[in-house]
Amino acid sequence: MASTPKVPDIVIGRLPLYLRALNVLASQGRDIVSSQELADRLGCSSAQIRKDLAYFGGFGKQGAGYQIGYLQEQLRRILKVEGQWKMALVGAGDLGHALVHYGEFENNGFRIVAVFDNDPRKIGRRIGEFEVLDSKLLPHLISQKGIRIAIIAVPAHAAQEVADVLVQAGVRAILNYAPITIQVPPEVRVQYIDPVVHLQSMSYYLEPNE
Amino acid sequence: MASTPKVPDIVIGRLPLYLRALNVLASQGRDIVSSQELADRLGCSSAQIRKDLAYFGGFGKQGAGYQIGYLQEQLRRILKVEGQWKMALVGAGDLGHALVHYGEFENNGFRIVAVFDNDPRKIGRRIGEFEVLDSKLLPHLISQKGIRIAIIAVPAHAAQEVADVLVQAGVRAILNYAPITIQVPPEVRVQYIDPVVHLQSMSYYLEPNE
DNA sequence: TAGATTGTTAATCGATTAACAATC
DNA sequence: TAGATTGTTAATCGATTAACAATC
Repeated sequence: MASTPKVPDIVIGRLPLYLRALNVLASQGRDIVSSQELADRLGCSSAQIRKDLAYFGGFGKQGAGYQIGYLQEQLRRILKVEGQWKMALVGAGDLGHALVHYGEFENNGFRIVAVFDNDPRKIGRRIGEFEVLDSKLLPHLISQKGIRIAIIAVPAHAAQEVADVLVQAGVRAILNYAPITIQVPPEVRVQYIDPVVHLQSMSYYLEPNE
Repeated sequence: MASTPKVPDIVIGRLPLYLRALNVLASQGRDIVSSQELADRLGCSSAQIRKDLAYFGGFGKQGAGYQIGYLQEQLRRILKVEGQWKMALVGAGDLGHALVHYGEFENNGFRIVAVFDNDPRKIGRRIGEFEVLDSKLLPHLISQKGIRIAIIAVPAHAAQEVADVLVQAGVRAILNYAPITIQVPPEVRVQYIDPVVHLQSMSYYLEPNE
């Protein structure tokens, strides 16, 4: 409560990248890292890393660098991923399957706890450890389980309606895989994953083939 | 060649979002849109949209707005997605499956044309219309087919090695789903998709549960 | 101590916004 | 014409970088 007056969104967005790089270093058995080495790996400047971290306190030692384990702990605390956030997954298609089986959520603060779809052919089928539930159950289950995060993996035309129901049920953070901008109230965070958007922002730089 | 001296990366990164919004409007049968309406849908300012587009010319009509079909064409031309870029997919796991079946590539300038894996249990199996090929064939096929874009969908520990081979074979744009920053020469573009990074930059803003 | 690297300030750089003349 | 919205400039805002004193 003491410090942390108002950290820019763009800084928050980089902390997970720092944490990810630290995880890699830790898995290699490394103990200490300098802002310069971290910067080289991430392709940013060392000053940026030091300044970003300084919003939250002094985590390093002059002349030495940062204790990797300690900085991991601190970043996990700051990002609130020491525990596991329960997530609802909406959409049981190919992408939904891949997300249920995705192994990176577990050790990084998140866990899918329910899977929904509105397609009668999918409802009742199993995906991994889950039975696909009817979307109609969504509002009840989300509020009952106190779920605050949801992943939207439905077609574009259904995404806004799903988002509305999620928000109404109490969800406050949405990871949206549908290729469409959704409208939500200001207290709800949305992040987008759209491979086409990423690809198109690279094709600009490519020379036409042949 | 005449104009377009040096457009900031951040502007290029927004053009696909504009195009995506226009596609939605077009599918609703709309003909004309103002920068203000587009801005409302995207959650940005109208001035930003007008200024971004102005890097490439004047596409609108004062007093009227933008002809949607025309602006779509222009953005597709600018982003070089009028045709279809051939892509190699490396990694035939759950994510690879989802990507092969992903329907949004086709109409937006991209097409997977080959799928690779180095796991003997996966090589030779079919995914959709593709037979999974041995990664050893990667360099040969990429240069033979003139592939410039690749998607990395392998575990983190294998991503850097795959990237090295891809770059060596002539790939100039990489969409990386592995949760790790990869090192590539400056002439190669990389975009990252890591759901954990997106989720962690939202959990920061959530109040601890209960 | 000498060497190295942090934390932090000030300067630079770049992006966004406000505003309005141009003009459809 | 009157009304509306673009294209564009200038002003504001914010983020990044450079640099160095503090200090481990």
